[in-house]
Amino acid sequence: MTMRTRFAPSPTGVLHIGGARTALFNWLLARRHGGAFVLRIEDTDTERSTRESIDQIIDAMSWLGLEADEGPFLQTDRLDRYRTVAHQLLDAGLAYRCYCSREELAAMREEQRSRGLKPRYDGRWRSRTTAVPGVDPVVRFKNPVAGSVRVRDRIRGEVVFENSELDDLVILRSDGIPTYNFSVVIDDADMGITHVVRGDDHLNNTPRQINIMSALDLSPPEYAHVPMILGSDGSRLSKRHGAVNVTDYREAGYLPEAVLNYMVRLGWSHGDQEIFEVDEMIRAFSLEQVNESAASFDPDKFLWVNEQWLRRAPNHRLARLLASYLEGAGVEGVGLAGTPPLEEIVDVQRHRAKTLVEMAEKSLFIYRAVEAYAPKAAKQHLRGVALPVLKRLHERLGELGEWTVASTQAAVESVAGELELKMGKVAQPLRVAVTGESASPGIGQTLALIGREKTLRRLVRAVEFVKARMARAQ
RNA sequence: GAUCCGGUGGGCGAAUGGUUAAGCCACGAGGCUUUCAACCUCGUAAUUGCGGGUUCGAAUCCCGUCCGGAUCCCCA
Repeated sequence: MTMRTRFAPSPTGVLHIGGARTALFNWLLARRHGGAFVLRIEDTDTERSTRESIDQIIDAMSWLGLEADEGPFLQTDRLDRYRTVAHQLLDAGLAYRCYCSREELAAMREEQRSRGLKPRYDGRWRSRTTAVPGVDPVVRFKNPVAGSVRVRDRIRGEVVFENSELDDLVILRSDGIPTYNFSVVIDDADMGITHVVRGDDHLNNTPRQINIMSALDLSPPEYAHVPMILGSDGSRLSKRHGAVNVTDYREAGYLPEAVLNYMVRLGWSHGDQEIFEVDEMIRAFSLEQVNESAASFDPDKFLWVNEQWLRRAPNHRLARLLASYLEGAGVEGVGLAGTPPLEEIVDVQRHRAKTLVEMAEKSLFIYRAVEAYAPKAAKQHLRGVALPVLKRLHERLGELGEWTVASTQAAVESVAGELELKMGKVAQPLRVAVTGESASPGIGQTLALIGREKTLRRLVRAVEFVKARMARAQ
């Protein structure tokens, strides 16, 4: 039997790191075993589900490259099917109508809780058949009252639940919409899902689902409950912990392969390997190696992983991406005449940034005239002693034949030699003059990227700046 | 509260019951250097939550305990 896995998010928000990892594990398994990966949208919570969320989830998955082989299927398109099955159960005496009001149920729970018991429906409509006029009943599943349910989990091993701990859960709401535990069973069966891989917050639901399956004469799929992802403080990962949505990372300049790489290592490992190509993940991934304990999300390591992938990405691809991040930062005319080819920028910046956003920020000096020198940098390097240096640099660079990394670098070195100064005393004032900052790529690279005209113009301006400053000091 | 799951340096995590508990991130020091990075070298950091038991030998098996999380809804 070919493996069929699924990802079944509820469209009540955007794709979260935890959900994306679940999707990844499922996708990996299907790829590994030549099976199919199904996307199913669990939108039976009509109050909170939105079309916008569905679109965002699909968009994020597609960015990550987690394309579904089948779907997306929407549960709200299958309502008739759930009702049909619910009626089969009703007819077979395996489910019943319950006319309790919400207030009545709340009171029941309150009473049980006050007695230190686990709040459960007490089955008061289990054997009653008289309808209550004017009340739309819910349909409840008749859960077995005795015995136990064994969940065979590929990650946790065998977990046993006593039926006496379970109650008769609602499978169809009074408006005829099924609840999660019911629709999930029918869909997994109808869609031929062989492996259910999901967060371990679902482990406690599994015995209920298995009981429904038994009533329907279905055999359960393989289960694998993956550990949750926690924030740095040990609580469940949430917005409080900063960016947690997949799209946040796209915006922050992460590469999709880095996101996949970081996610796959959260709860799973393969010896001491840290970096995985997608193909390597597919070959190496197995449920048996998935950890049982929850993992904390570590933004620092994620950043490092992205840096690793920035190094591996082909130049032309990074160039194309960098262009859009530069435009996002408000730069106009990216890649046009008068600006260096993007691939040259990528060449010098790819080892100097951990994200594309950072790469764009560090490249702004190429496009923008220096509006204001960084105060500390100016104070330290644009001083009176720098005046002759800057003037000489302007002369020497101005008479340069060709303007390249090597020629500009050599010119700067020759000025240093001529003035009997260390490179630091020459390159730093120059760097601040042309970039406004005390840090930039190698001085030759910096000048080559800026270009002759802009360099000379900025040098003139720096000379003026130093003069004005000296005048003020007197 | 009940039930279920988990617990190895600050984080991710490795380790058939068998040396001195891998590796990576972060952190610190040094090197390289025109700056910032990158890179190279070295280093700090763990009575494997705690207590007991089994065993020649326990991170690993058993019991207890503590802590954390999940579920208990006409949410998923």
